Amino acid sequence: MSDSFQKLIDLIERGDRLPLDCPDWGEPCYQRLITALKPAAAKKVTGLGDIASLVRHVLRREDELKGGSPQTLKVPRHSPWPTHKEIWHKHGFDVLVENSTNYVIRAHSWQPEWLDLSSRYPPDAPGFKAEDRRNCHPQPGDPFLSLLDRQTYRNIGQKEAIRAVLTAPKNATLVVNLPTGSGKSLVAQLPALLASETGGVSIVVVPTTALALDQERALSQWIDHPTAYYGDNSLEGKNRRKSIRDRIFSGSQRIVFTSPESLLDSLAPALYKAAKLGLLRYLILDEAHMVEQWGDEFRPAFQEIPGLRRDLLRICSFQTLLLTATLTASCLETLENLFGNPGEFKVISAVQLRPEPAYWFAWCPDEETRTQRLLEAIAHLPRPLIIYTTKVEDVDRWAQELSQAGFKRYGTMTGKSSSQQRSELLEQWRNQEVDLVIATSAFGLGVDQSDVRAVIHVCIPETIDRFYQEVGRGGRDGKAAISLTLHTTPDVKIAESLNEKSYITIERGLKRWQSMFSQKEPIGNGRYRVPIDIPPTLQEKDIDMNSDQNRAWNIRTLTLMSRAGLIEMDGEQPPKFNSIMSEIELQQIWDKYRNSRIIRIKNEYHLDRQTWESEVEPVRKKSLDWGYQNLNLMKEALRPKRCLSEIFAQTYQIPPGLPPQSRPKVTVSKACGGCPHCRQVQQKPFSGIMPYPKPIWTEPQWEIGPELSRILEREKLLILFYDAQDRQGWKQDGDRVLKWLIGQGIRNLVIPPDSQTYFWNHLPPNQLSTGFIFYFEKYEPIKMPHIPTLIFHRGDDPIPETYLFLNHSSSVPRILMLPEHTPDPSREDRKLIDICSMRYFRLNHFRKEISL
DNA sequence: AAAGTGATTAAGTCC
Repeated sequence: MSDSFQKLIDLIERGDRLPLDCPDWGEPCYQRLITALKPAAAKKVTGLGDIASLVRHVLRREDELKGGSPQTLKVPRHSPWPTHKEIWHKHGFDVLVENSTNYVIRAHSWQPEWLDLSSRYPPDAPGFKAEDRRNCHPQPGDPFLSLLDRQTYRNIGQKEAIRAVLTAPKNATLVVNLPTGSGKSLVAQLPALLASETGGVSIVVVPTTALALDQERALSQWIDHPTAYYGDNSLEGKNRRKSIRDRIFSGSQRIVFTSPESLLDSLAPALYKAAKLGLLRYLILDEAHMVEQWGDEFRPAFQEIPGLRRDLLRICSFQTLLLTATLTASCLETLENLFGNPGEFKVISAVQLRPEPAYWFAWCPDEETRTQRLLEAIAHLPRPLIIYTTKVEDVDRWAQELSQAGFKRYGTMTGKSSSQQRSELLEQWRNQEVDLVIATSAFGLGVDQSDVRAVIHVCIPETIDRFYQEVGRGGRDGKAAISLTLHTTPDVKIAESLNEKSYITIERGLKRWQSMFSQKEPIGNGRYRVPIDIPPTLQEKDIDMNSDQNRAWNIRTLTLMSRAGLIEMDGEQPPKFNSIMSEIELQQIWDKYRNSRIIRIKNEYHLDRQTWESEVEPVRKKSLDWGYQNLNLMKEALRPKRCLSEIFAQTYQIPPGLPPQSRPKVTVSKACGGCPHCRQVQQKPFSGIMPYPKPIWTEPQWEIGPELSRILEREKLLILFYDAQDRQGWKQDGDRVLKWLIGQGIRNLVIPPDSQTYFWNHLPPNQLSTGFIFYFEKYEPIKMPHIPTLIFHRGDDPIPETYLFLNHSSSVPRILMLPEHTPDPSREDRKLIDICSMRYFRLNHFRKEISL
């Protein structure tokens, strides 16, 4: 590293032309500086501020790594370098020597007097040093990972999550709550691929088309048909959608990524056909917290998925997976209400707070001060850096400020940006042509630049959740980062008004419900079809209401009622069409389908005002309170009297489920990379490396076939002795017995690693669709999952004595396969088979016993 | 006072 540093500064000091081909020096900041100095090669122009900041990054990083006296550097005084030494001063450099052609400069740490205790803890130091703060131990993999060319799991959370998915009961809903960067997409992809080896489809609902395209790209290596289903209205788009729909019910579409809107509209007919053919495998919601976050008022389709799911489950069994990295108690409650039945509802979580960011907050008396401080911070902090604001117009304002101050290597993103602008920005961001991004919360989903070193808020986010998520865009590589918030008093008002949910009152809600219910059509089994495109009253203002908005309010009314237990959202099959219908008829039939919802009444007093007061109002109030709390925690964070990790833990900790459900609580492993409170009490910001949190998951479901149950009787351990010398005999009996055992419910194989391939190759691939097999578990009785297990021992090592106590230590059947010559562990001179008091068979006898 | 998506339809079962 120092070598390449030397090489870089030699190049600069000699004033050489920088090489066109940048060698890979292992340091992203070198690369950035070089690209910035050759603006012709990049699409972005470079400002003097950019250059000074990047030089600062290079020198400060070296200083922090060396920890000794600061590095000096001789830089040219001519273009593209800064000609005035004030620029260097502004960026935290001392100019030690100046002559007609050069400056000799040295960077000092940043210690603004407007950040408390910054002289003791220079805020820029950890980001430049970028020390490792996260600890992800790869875990030994299961053989089916080879389906996606992998050998290991990225961490224990990913491994446990995939296993939990594969052992979860039919029709269950599993919430997978893993920290960012744990590799959640594999948790969706792998089970989906395993389950479609012999046909069948999994649906992955993503919030944006950009994400669908990302996922399609990630899987394109393994799946040779299109997988992103989205509403691009070109002819090509239409054809692609049609071909996906066709493949879905012919069984050859393995996985499809789509938006909730498409799922409910054009994809629904294909899904019903697939369901009738038993082809649905998984329904997966990626970024499942969006169901609450956006589904509540912004995109109601998110909350209509459960109705569709409920109806599809009547036709075909499949599992539902809800993947998220930011699960709050309120969010889980919503999900449980929506997906909690039918089928079991389980949660696997391994949550830890991010140890990477150090938090700094500064209240600014006025906008001018804030501008000054922002520019000062940008001049001193490491790259890449993100600036978040709340309002779209502020993004443009800050962009101008930056530009005037000599920073040109920035990009912007808001909800107003076109998709072309977005992808252009993302490309420049990835290619290090842009060091700074100024954005609203539109910048986030699907952006996973991993080495972001600083996140600055020039606003007050309206929830602590938003704040934490946006800060979390920094340090995804597990290395230290800085979060700086520059807030003013007017920001509070903005946050408050954004936070205020436009929640329907019970007066309006009841009116809407009465109006919808008055036009109900019973469709049997206590279910009704109600129209959602009718106004609540015949008053003029209601009739004139924009119809999309009106529909959205009606849906919100139904959602609220469902949460209060008055009704249950359901679904129905899309209408069938036939060829004699006219275009107009088709349209009318489809419109009616899309403008109705199916509900089932759960509380017969659903039309009474009193019921609304006692059942709906508390739910409504709880939801509003939750919003206030979420904002109050944000306000508290601005001037914290306790460690910030406490505040975040309060946001993400989830109490256990109430008695009827046995859902365990979600605990949050705390970590603090430095915050005002910790600095105040001189708590070392962060030291050491966080262990990955222990995943929590509820017991897997297993079932043993009747024949194996018969043989086991009440025993939990069965020993099968095989002749290790007799290869032929193994070929005759071993494979078959193994397959039979898997057919009888054995789901975990403990096998020496070097026999893996043999076993993997000898198992019928279609076993995978009926059940699931783990391999090569290390034998650790406590950690071993509670599922029926086969332990194969080769006999070249002594048998761990613990094997023989399995009978007493487990409620789960275990089969132990041992060589016939295995000695009695307590007396070497005799064979175990001769004194075995446990239930045992020789392999060939066993085969006869089960009449194979 | 922020955030995003979206056009539907068929018929069919073996040595």
